[in-house]
Amino acid sequence: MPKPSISHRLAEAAVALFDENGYDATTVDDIAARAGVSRSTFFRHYHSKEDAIFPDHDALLARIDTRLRASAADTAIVAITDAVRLVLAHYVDDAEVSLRRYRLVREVPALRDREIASVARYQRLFREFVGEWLGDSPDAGLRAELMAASVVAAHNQVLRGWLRAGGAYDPFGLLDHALGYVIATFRHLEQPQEKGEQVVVATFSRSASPRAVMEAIQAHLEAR
Amino acid sequence: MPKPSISHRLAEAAVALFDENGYDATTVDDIAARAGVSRSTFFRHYHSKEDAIFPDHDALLARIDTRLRASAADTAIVAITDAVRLVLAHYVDDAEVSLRRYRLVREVPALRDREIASVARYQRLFREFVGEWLGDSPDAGLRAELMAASVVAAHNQVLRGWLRAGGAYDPFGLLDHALGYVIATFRHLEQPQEKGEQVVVATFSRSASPRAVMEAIQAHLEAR
DNA sequence: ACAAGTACGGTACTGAGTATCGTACGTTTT
DNA sequence: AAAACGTACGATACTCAGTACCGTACTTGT
Repeated sequence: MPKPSISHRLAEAAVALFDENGYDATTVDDIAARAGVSRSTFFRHYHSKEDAIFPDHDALLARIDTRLRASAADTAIVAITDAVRLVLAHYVDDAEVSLRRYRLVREVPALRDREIASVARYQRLFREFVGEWLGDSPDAGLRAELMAASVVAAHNQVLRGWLRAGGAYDPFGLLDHALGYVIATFRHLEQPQEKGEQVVVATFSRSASPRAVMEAIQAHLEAR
Repeated sequence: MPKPSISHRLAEAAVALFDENGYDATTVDDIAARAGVSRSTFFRHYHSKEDAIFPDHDALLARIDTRLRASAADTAIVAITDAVRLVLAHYVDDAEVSLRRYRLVREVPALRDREIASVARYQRLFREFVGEWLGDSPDAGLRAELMAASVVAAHNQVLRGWLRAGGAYDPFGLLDHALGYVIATFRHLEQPQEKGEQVVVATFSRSASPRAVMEAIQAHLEAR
């Protein structure tokens, strides 16, 4: 039988022990002992105790980066919504691991912060990509920030729901639906207005005050 | 003279030492020694070494919470954009401290992650507030997530620019501009569509200035 | 066979964070 | 005024994450 790699054995031992005794009560020595290696070896494979639970974020980040650079999408917002599917796919592919990790992350503050920091790196990658795409158009930095944040937020919302439900369904339909919101919101902000007469269709609730209507329109005009 | 509190002396000593020797090279003993107290006392006032730089996030979070609950805004998105001004104001009020902290946070990964986690708590507060506001309307969870993320993203973008510029200008105008994007984007998503909605179709020549457009629309609205 | 690189074990150290003592000081109670 | 009490600080000892370094086996190329 092909004996599993030490990294994999360490990660497995870590998750098992965290499940059994809790995160804080588990020492690195315990993990190394269960994996049958020394403490030194643990730190050679993972830079910290937390790392043993987030083994492949860096690899995924790199994959997303190459996916973005190779993207043939015609708008930046579509490119990053396309890329964020990789993230969800990564969780869904290892559903069991994701769910176990989710239960852990939910109750250990240190791990929660770590997870949030990881997500922030994805968001930063998206932001920089959109920023380069938009160049020095007006409000490029702001729009890049908003697009990246919205895409990540949509993804997180779908992912959290899926995790809370125990991974009981296929979340990609919901992700598409959520990203539909985002794309519809940002696509028209992204590209320079085309030549020719424009038609603007705006709908407001019947009870909207004139002032509210004016503010909404003005914001759009100034953002143009 | 009113001698400063120990907490304040500790925070001051921490920032000073971090500036002089760097974060990692500064031990808690050093901080306590400079503040003229014992190591025990340091940990009695701050739960961790990082905490000495983020002294008042919890207090600000509480203030924002009460501000939200007391909000008289007529839409959720306006309420949270209103609340996020408090965050920016908090940074601007202590500009010197904010700038020094920014330089530190930028180069110490541990502090950066901590900062990101703090921001995530604001975002969570906003998300929960909007979620309650929207109730169980369709896609309430998704829209709450998107609104909160966008408001926080707009704030972060403005704040980062201001910090990078060394706090050289008044950022509230930029914040209003950025939040204008967000409000315009989400206000129409917020309230359930009513029956008998109205459709307005307006066409303008390509060369029409925003001001001319605004005047024409305003005349129509006021005549309604 | 020999050299070199690689992966692991072992040891020792620093420093953050926790637990638990005792003690000094101010406040309340009688 | 004296005793009881709560609070804040200092001191000590401990656990454990993370780093540095050294020695050793085992593999790979020549």
